[in-house]
Amino acid sequence: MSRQDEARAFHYAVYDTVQQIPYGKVTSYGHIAKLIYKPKNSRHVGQALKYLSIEGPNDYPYHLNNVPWWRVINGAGAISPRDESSVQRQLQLLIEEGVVVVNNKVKLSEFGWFPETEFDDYT
DNA sequence: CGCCTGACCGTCA
DNA sequence: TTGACGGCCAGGC
Repeated sequence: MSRQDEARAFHYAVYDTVQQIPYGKVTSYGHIAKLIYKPKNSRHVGQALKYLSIEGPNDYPYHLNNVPWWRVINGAGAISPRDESSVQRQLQLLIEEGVVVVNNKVKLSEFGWFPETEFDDYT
């Protein structure tokens, strides 16, 4: 498996998990990382999402329109800073879904999606 | 092949 | 309750 393939597999796993976040809910990069059994790769979840805005390979089945990237924020409940326009777009999309954002922060106890990850017996 | 960066996180003062 | 600091490791050069 080439490095490219592994990268693609990782990205796909991220996108697939992000697609499972319910409408009107949000979760963190770290949680996504855990769900794909790579708890140390939280930063790469962000990289994967960033990749959505780039034009991928022809067979790339994921893109900005079929992956709810805006439902992923950081562990502090805030929209991770990057270029201004993207942050604004994300903020707007969240508000449209009814997610309350105060001081650029979401109350995770209310809108957070942290499903019980029953992989206790996973070793 | 090696070095730098980063849409992060947990820990600790 | 915050802010600084390491640690992490795939991606891009």
